[in-house]
Amino acid sequence: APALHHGLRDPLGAEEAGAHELAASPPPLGPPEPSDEDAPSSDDLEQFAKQFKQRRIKLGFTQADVGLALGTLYGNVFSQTTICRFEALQLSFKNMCKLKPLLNKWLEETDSSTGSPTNLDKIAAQGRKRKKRTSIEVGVKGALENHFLKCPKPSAHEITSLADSLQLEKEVVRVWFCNRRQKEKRMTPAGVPHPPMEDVYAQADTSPLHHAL
Amino acid sequence: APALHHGLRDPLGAEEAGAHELAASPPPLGPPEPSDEDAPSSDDLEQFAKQFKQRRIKLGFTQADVGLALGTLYGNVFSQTTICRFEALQLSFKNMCKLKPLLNKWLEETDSSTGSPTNLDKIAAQGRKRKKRTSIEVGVKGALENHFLKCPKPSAHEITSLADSLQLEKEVVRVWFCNRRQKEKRMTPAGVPHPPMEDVYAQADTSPLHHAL
DNA sequence: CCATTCATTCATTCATTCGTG
DNA sequence: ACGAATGAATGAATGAATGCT
Repeated sequence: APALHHGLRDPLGAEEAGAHELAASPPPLGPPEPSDEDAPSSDDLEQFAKQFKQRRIKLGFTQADVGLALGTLYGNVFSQTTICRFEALQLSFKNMCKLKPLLNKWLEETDSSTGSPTNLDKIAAQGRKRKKRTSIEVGVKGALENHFLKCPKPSAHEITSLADSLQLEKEVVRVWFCNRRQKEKRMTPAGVPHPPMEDVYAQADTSPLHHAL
Repeated sequence: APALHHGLRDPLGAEEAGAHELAASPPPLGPPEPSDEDAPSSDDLEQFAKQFKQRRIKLGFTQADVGLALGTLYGNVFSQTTICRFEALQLSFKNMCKLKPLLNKWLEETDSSTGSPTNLDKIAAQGRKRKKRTSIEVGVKGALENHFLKCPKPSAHEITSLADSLQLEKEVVRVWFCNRRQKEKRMTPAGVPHPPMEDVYAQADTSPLHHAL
């Protein structure tokens, strides 16, 4: 097994961007920084993600399979969740850029080698006690969402009072806001539905007439 | 060897925080969200489903045929099961809305073109080992159902002890509860017998779900 | 063949870890 | 403390296998 460099969370893009506008930030296009790695555009990523999904399915792998395979191949395991997010563009731009090469490599490698059933080394689960996942009711969720729109970054004090009024733990509310903020920063922002994606399989559209509805 | 399963599951609906009230939630009508897609009402769906079934039968297709045809036409294959569910309104509201356009399109297309026998490309369903389907006895089923009424969302601990007392695998019990909960969320909820074929009298919405905390 | 049940895979939500200011 | 990366647990979509008419 190749020496897996531990640096998974490496500081990839050291670039700064003043505008925290919102998701889908385009690649640094100002100064032509000759990066050693490619710097894909948003469109590139979208393209790749789509294609990746297609091929993965054709090859007969699940998202979980891929995540595991990345582990055995390069030392970085990923969960089904992450692969799912990648395919759906639900990661930050930077994060997408980081994962793309890995997935691309897997794709090529797997594509060429016909059916090499990999082993699955099971990683010993760790043992920290995890807080039981709290379920937030729809009504309460709505209230939170509402508050978020007014103030996406409440102070500790505001959080406390909000938590109190909603009968939730303060910590839960705090984390909720964290997650909500992250959601806003993805390539595919919150609330915005995906464009009416065309089928991936469909090759030539044979039928002459459609476009109805 | 990996298995090749179903077609694609595209991230179609990135819906908004709509009230997941329970079966038969009406289309979003308040928010000024300019929906690019149509938003059918529950009645629309019911109407369409009924009509669809009739026409399908008249055209001489089985549910399985339709599911397959959707694959060759648009790239998304569906099983007989899904078509069956659609016709019986046994899907979530959201899911119904997603499938309707597809089925509608198929209907129109098939209706107009006189008999174009389509080919069927059979995808070799490979076998990832699937757990042998366990059969749950009626008595045991009753017990589970009973528990569900009291507590539709048991904790892991409760599941374990329940499984133990019923001589079932824990996993089986867990999945049973998952499925049972889903059943409750369909357009045609559990326990409600099939609505009489012809008449419709305004029925007050008997609140189906209530959490006791 | 259609309907229902057990089971799997994909999608989303709550939660944790880690680097950095 | 905070945001970014990431995942376990859970919900939603969907099917194979099995029952029924």
